[in-house]
Amino acid sequence: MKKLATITCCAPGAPPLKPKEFESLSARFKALADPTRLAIVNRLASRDAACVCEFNSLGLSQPTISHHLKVLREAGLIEIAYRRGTFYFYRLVPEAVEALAFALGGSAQPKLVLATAEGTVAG
Amino acid sequence: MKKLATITCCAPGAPPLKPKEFESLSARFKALADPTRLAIVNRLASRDAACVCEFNSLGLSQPTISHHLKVLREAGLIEIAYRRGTFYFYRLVPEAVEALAFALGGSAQPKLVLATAEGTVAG
DNA sequence: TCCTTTCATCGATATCTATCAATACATGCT
DNA sequence: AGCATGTATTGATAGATATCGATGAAAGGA
Repeated sequence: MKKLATITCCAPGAPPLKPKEFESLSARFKALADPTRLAIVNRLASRDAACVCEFNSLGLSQPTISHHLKVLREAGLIEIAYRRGTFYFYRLVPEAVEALAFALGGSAQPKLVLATAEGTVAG
Repeated sequence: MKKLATITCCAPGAPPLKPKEFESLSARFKALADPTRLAIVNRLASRDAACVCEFNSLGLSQPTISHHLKVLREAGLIEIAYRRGTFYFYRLVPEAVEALAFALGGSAQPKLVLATAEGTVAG
């Protein structure tokens, strides 16, 4: 299991961080600093997994969507869940989102663990 | 007093948002998508208020610091606390940080958090 | 084998952004 | 008034990024 950095940064009382931590944190916030990528993440948040083809409805070209998926993937926020034929299905990486929430002072511990490993249907 | 949007966006189970909400949310994440600005916020997080002159130690020119302060100010994350002579003192806007943490699925509860955690430097 | 479909990558480009030097503004002091 | 200092604003520029069209890669079907 991959250990996600759990550093606080921006909430009152946060301890001073090092330059390298600002770099890595800002890189992950950068992934969320785009409306299209937020829309993708938001859509993945309400499903178990979503096909890339679903994002056509965002009104952007296919290469552009692919680019944004890559940015989110490299930030660790999403990942490829599985493939069915030529269809790619992406899913959210909840721990990565939690880590960012924590950096902003969100709840220190995952209080309602809404699922074990996989298969959270987010009712 | 502007009402801060308390919308969830990116955590599992988040409801679908509207285009305009992605715009405003991404704009605020954009303010945190820079290592220098994170360093500024981080420094303000451990103090009541900090003089602009303190940020000289970040190794950037004065106009550049001023620019980043403006970006953070326009994002509502910081504000001018007071002025003493020609010295400007900025402070964090905790509610704005909380709103972003909430958007990422952080605890919806208000801010008595940092009471239990000991070792908060803050002083 | 050839074609179709889905998605990723490449190349080009217009826009945005971080940065600095120069300048303007504001405040306090003499 | 005149000067010195701390910040903000302006203008310029190099680098980053969002976007698209064209192309490539992978999988399945005729």
